[in-house]
Amino acid sequence: MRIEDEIKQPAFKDPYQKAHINVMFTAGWLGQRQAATFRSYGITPPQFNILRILRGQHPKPATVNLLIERMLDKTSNASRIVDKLEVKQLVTRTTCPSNRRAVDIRITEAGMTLLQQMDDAAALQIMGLQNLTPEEATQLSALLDKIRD
Amino acid sequence: MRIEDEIKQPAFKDPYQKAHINVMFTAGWLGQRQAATFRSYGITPPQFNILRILRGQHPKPATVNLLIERMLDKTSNASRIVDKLEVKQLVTRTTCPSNRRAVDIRITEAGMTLLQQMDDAAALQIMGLQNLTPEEATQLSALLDKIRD
DNA sequence: CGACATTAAATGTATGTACATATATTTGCG
DNA sequence: CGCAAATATATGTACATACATTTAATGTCG
Repeated sequence: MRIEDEIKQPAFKDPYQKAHINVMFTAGWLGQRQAATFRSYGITPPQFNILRILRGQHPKPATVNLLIERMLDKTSNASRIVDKLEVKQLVTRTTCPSNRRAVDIRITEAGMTLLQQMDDAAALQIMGLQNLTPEEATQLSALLDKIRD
Repeated sequence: MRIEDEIKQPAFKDPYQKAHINVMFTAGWLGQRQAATFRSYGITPPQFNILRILRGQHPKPATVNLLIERMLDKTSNASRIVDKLEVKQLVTRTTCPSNRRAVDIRITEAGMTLLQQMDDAAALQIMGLQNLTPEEATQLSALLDKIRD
């Protein structure tokens, strides 16, 4: 749907303002669909994000610092998201033996199993972009990369 | 910068997954810059968004419903964002005379003055997209609209 | 060696997001 | 008319975001 209709704004100052609002709005739109898909599994998108990073490291542990480095939102609070995952027994936290300031975080078997179940759902929800051709998806990424140059 | 480098992920499953992550990441990137720009004025991006809608209505009032309809994030809590603006005396709230369920929300003189000061800053921060040509910005909007078809 | 800066993580506080529920008013219909 | 459904907003709760501050461990340099 045209962004003008989505937020009932008849016109924008210029194509830059329109694209800016469109990026923000579309991210929210995709994020809501993602959250809805994940809800039935009892976890939130940032929790999923961290579990996926931990699976990528498995069986090596990750520190909080490594998580922050790879998260989509670098300023968010990895500690407290790990708290939630720990309560659900999807990850473990142990003091790193070689550096007692750091904490080794590992995904549990339960966490691996949950992720595996969610892979299909995640694949489905990626289909939020199914209206694009593969070429268009590539072109979209190129434009977004260019914004952040 | 390439999204692969931003989140230190060497590759993506397909162009769809890459574009999906890129939209979310870029929105966060833009949002953080916007928040930083607005911080010195003492308001947050959603508060700015609501003030702008109220200026568009001025001197007519807006109801909470109208605000929700035009906000970028429709499920967010307009009531409580208006609370914050009311404390700062940037908006007023009065019971709507013709429908005592509804609330007339108006931007104050102080609110108008603040917005005017911020217009320049907002224009500058739109420049987050200055790396794109106007044609590319238009193309980006078209791709994003297509996602949400 | 010991004071001091640096680093890793956790915690505090304010705000926003998401959804369910509550309260008040208005509308509609038997 | 009177009462139930619908509407407009507000409130409650859980979680996430953003940033500053705190705590503990490590590194550095005189």
